[in-house]
Amino acid sequence: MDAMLGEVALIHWPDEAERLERTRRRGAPRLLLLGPGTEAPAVADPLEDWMRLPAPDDDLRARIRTLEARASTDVLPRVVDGTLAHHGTWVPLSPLEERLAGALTERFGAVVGREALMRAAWPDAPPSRNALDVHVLRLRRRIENLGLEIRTVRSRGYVLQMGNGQMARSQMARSQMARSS
Amino acid sequence: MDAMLGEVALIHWPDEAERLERTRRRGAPRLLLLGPGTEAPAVADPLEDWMRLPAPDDDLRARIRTLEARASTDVLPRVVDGTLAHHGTWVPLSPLEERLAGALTERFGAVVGREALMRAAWPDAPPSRNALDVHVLRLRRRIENLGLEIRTVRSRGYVLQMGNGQMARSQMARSQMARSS
DNA sequence: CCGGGACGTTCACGACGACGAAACACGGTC
DNA sequence: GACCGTGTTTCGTCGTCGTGAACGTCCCGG
Repeated sequence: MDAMLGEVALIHWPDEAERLERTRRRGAPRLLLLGPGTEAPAVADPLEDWMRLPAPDDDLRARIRTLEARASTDVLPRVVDGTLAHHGTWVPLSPLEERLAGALTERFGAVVGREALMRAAWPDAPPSRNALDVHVLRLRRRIENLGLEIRTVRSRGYVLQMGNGQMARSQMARSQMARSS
Repeated sequence: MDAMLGEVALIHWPDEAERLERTRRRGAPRLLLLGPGTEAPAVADPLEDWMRLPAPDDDLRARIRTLEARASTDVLPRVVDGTLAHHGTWVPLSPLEERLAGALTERFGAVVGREALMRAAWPDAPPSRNALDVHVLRLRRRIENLGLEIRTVRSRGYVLQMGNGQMARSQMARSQMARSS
């Protein structure tokens, strides 16, 4: 299924509007193909591009290659079946860690408040304050082999992001968008 | 002067190769304009795009707007959720630093008066005069890793701007003259 | 030309709170 | 019984923020 994530979807616009929506939600790269007379869309997402038809084959391939390149350095970590998968490998998660990691991956690159993490980890009956710290610590140690890290924002929360040196530009843009929303 | 940072550079390719290099180094958004018969470049940077000439004016404008939108969430520093984000990375801020940085980023590149900063940092009950200086110092040290700097305008206030590593050439020359005199 | 004052920079310190980390205890499972 | 998942206690470390003081620099009046 990961093969699909890196594959560029070619979408006729505006005919396939619904398919575009689904592709966006999946976070997959996509190239919009515009018929003559169609207005060019303005979207900031680095994984989306457009091209007016007819166009030279080479140009089309160049845009597809660019989107593929962005997507390949830009795979988001995902929580699947008690595991955290990222960059072609994965680590097992305990049930509680799964809830924590889920809350963090949903807002990848953005600050997730302590209370939000508390609610995610313990929907009812939150334990002592320190329990969260301990589980964040254990989660940290698990995911560092995936090239991920959890950074602290003191008195606010935590941020899940790429480890040192492997941050992709498009991710930064997206996480900043997420943070502002 | 700093208005240039968010502005999309229009670069004829491959005629203006050198200018392209400079623009890339600055991290500024750029749109390559290809003459007919030129091969389309494949670059993953979300702040770079290309277009084959001749092209409809609307299409050109659409691509420029997209680059501007990406640049605005990427090139200008922003205070979000207890962090200062800039150029793809970020640093945590203490609550007080967040208020200071907020006042400075709102007027990025312009002088912000001491009183304005005082009011931003301490809405009620301003502490000793020196407190502001100390916090500006600490903020300076934090943001230098982001390629940002706070410059002093004596008896007026402070200016938040790009650091020396990523300035336009004209700006660098100017600040070096100021320092050596 | 010199002295003094205003202003800015930097360091060191103290108090407090948030966070990190180790160690331990307990229950459930294979 | 060994192991894992989870929560708690305890203690150390580090961030935060105000203050005082030393030092440097600029400018102004004598």
